[in-house]
Amino acid sequence: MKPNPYKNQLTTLKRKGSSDTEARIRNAALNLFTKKGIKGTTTREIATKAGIAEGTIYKHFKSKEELAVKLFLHCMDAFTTELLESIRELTDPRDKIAALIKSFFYFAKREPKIYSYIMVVHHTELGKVLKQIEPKPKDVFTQVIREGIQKGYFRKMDENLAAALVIGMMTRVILFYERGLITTSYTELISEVVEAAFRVLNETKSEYNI
Amino acid sequence: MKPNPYKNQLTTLKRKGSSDTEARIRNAALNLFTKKGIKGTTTREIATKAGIAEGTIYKHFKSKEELAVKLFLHCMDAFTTELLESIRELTDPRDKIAALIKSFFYFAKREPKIYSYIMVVHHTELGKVLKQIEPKPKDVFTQVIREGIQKGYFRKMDENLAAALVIGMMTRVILFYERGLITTSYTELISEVVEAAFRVLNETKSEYNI
Amino acid sequence: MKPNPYKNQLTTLKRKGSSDTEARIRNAALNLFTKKGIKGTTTREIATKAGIAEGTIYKHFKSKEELAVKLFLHCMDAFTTELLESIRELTDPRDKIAALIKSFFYFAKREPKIYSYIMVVHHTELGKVLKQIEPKPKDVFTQVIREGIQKGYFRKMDENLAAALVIGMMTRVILFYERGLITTSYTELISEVVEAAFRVLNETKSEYNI
Amino acid sequence: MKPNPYKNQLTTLKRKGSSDTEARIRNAALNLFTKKGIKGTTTREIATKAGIAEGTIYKHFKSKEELAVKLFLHCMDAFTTELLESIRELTDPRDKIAALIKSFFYFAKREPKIYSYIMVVHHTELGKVLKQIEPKPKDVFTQVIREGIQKGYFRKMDENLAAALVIGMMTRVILFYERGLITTSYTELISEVVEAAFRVLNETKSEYNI
DNA sequence: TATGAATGAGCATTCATTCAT
DNA sequence: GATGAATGAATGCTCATTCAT
Repeated sequence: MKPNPYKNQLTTLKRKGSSDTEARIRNAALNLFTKKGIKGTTTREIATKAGIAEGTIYKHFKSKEELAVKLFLHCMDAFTTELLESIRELTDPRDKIAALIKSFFYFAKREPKIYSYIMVVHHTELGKVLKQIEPKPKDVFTQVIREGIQKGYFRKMDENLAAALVIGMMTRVILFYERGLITTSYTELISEVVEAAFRVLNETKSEYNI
Repeated sequence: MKPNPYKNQLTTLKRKGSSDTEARIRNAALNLFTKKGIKGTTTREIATKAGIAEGTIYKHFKSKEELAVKLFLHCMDAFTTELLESIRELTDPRDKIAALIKSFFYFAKREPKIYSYIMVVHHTELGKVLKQIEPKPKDVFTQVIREGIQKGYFRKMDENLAAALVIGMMTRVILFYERGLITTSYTELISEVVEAAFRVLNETKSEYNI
Repeated sequence: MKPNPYKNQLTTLKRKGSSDTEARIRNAALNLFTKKGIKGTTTREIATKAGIAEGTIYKHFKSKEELAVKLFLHCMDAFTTELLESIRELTDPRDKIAALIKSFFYFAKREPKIYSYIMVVHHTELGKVLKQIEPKPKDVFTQVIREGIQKGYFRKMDENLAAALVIGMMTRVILFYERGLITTSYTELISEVVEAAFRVLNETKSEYNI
Repeated sequence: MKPNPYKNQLTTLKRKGSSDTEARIRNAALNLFTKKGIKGTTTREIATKAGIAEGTIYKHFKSKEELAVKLFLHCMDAFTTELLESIRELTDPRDKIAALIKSFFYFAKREPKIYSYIMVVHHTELGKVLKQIEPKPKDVFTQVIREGIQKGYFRKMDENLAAALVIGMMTRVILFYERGLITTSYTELISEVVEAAFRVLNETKSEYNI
């Protein structure tokens, strides 16, 4: 077994008690799945990239699909946890929304593979496991928006619709940024999206200063 | 060969001069690709669904990939054309934006498979052909937004960023709607998104009445 | 595809309407299954021996197991049919028993692979399909023995037990013969087993002359 | 390591000096081999059933095949020994035959796994080791029959043929009995087979009373 | 002696593609 | 153009075996 090149990279994916090998498999899979899709990635490739034997994958995961699913749950959990963490000490829903957006962008920047994998799975038949996950990032946004509406900070509207609007803006902006369609700096981008979010949510435009 | 069940359904996909068989293949492929992904669909399934022999596919397309690509180009073309058509007789950029959004939603509703296929391909390695397409839906939005900024109707901002915001809102709302996460009526949804778009684009909130 | 070396050998296994290829697969499988067992035979070996590509097997059989099962049903059918044929024009149960024994031995000699495959499957988990087959060789013997008892030619005893005794003698003698443990001529062997069978079945020893 | 569930069951398989672990492996293997065949049983299953680690098997046996072979030799030895023991104090070949048949049936009843494993191996490529074993059950029968012929108790015939006839009857009757095709009591069955054997062997029918 | 993670050759099966008819 | 049997490389997965602890 070659030295693990991921050893210091992605501790997020390494559960306590799980072996080094399992983390290597996860990371290799994550890299390949985001690059070539789940169906487009072979177990052989995963093993090679992880520096292990093909059979070893099956000592840790029942099947390629289980690997993909567990990886997805892991990624979702990491993402959701980070979002929740970002608003833990905040009370004002407006502060929370701003924090969530920043956190969302930061996560996409810091863990591009994880973020990317989550986006990819959404458009896959694996997407069905989504329904079993609770809470998901979407729920965090929905909850905060509902709270903001109740407290009178945001205008009255369907909170799921509102969440869709905000999440849509973020994901699309990040996608455009990644594809080089937007040259604005990442920091500036975040400000713009926060501004846009408040324009969409507030009773009147931008009454809340970021 | 069984009677073509798509004969009267999807003329959008039937080019002049192309045979009935080719249209059957396209439609079968479209249905399966959106349901199971491109990699997840076998040529055998396509042939069965199209009511033809497996080998016949290769009389019309060089490979499964070519089929997927041509189908994608077709879908993109149909989408872009419809968007362009919706603003052909309009002059005010604000009218155009409103029309584009409506058109976007209507297309997604009327041609869910085509719309869905376009969304799916984005998150696929096939997504690379995107760059060769000109113009794409995104370009239509960008162009109109640029025009609106130049004419002073929209606030100054990067037009690609603005397009990302608007497109993101639309696609995410449609996704939520399709997954049953939003129960608002489709018509109401369109109004909401138009309203949100103007909130994001206008100098001040909703000064433009839909 | 190489010329089929079995073309003129085993028409028993070639069903009308089934392709030459299918017969080649059947024959290759039969040879290998009897030699190395079902589990011990790989699809690659079957394909090689049949002079076809590995994938071709799956155009004719859903799986290796289906191949093994269908082959077994075929073999059983051929065997049973031949036994039934041998007594078609006979009426005296004693003649029938003698004819069945001869036919049993002749079949084992003329179609050693088929005979062998049937014997092998009996001691396999595939043996469960045995119960679904009707009638099997055993049933032919049981039926004739029952008839002989009813008509007073054979002594009163459980007909299944009697069939077990007769069949056991035949199969074991053939096994010993094949392994070179018995040097007696095949013809002589048949006489001996017929004699033995009547000793077992008759009221008194050998009252019936063969 | 879990408590050995076989500890008090099958001392036959536990050689002096061999560890408890080895006995556990033997017994687990015996159970699985008879149920699923040798090829059909994995070392992992054996280890699990034996309550040990997979690697431990290789501390006691060089390979799965060696395990199967040694197990077979063991089983054959146990069987042959028991047969020989049953005739140790007898002198009349007719008594010996009767005793052997009873012993054969009793063994099959008392040690069904061992008996079954011996039968299974016969139809396996492992069957080649049979030739190296001396003496085997068959030899015991052959020897006694030869003796009986020489002493004038049995009619003149090839002693191997005669052994095949007797052994065939026994094995087939046991097989039918195990599969529920014969409902006669086991004791009655033995009597019947002894009777049949003497009919086959004696100069004239049943002159020897059991 | 016992462990169990790791191995990697080998397996049954799939599937995009070809081609003689 | 259309067929569909045949192809064979590639895939996900298995499993007997090894070895550091």
